[in-house]
Amino acid sequence: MRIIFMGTPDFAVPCLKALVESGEEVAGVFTQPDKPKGRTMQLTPPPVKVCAEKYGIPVFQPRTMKDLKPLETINSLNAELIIVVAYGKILPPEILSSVKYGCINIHASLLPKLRGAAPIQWSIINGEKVTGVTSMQMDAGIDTGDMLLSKTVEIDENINAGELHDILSKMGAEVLVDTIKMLKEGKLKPEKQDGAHSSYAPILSKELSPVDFTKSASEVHNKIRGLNPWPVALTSINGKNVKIYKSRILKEKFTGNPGEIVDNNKRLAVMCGDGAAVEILELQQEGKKRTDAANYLLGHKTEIGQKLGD
RNA sequence: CGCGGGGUGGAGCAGUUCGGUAGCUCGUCGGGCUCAUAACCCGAAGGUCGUGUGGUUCAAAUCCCGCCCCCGCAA
Repeated sequence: MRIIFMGTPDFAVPCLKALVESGEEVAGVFTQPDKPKGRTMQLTPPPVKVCAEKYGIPVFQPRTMKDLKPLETINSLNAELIIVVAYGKILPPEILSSVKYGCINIHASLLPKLRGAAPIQWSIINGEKVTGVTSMQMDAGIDTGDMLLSKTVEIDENINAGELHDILSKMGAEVLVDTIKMLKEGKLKPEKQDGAHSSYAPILSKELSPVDFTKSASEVHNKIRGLNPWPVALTSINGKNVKIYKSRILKEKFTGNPGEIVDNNKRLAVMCGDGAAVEILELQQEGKKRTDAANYLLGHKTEIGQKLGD
């Protein structure tokens, strides 16, 4: 089948690969324009572009989909289906209906839960036990289209967003291949989403980073792993900003107020709001390298009862 | 020229303001204690203090200049 692929970040790459390697004809790839990245602000192509070029597929990077140009490009590519995976732009109705089979989207949640830009991270932050990947027939709303296929996975209590991302990314490719197969066989049974059970997973920002230790230990822990690898949970020790990369919930009992250090003997434990403590396993002080807590404690003086985040 | 922190024995840090015998917590090695130990005690090794055969000085980890590398913020 002749297909146009739209996607941008790492998450979409396995899907593009799967399309090519399952023998579909990818006529063109739409992806976001190159953007400056990192400390040096170097112009970097999105991962999907890099992958597409490796296969020799024509790449298009329109700044907007709202004018006529992208539609003309799509028409000229003469495709039957558009696959959209984490493209990062809203498609106008003219594009949604521009090809025979319309647009099919791969979304990293079990719809109608967690519609939006950051479903993986929010599934962890919200403390969900399961999540998955869903394919759907796109309509004008954000992730509101009829569901086609889905696949489920359990969320380990210590997995972080980056790790879950990799799992769902591969799973997305599987769901995509299956969906296309069933489309060809005419076996797809679109299912309406139950809007009453929907939730929204907005794009993350650094404003989410500060950790609130008055929340429960599991909320704190979920936030820490949900925000890793970006934007990373943040607190402060001795007036220095400290990122928290990894943590775990301790079952032992400690006494102390929320935010206070309750153990600094070879490990760093902090009291949370529900009387349980969280151990900080991996952290990074501003200007310093990322390190494990035991190492950090060797060179930084801390005291039991000292408060974090002030 | 976006702002800022940092490069000190194997690890994480102090010392740099007010130049003058390199320190702390760990690790390593040896010994001791102990039923035993990642616990405790005693002892030891290990550093041209990122780099420039740079400048100032009687004397530089410390002050000045160049270069390399790491990191935080912003974007």
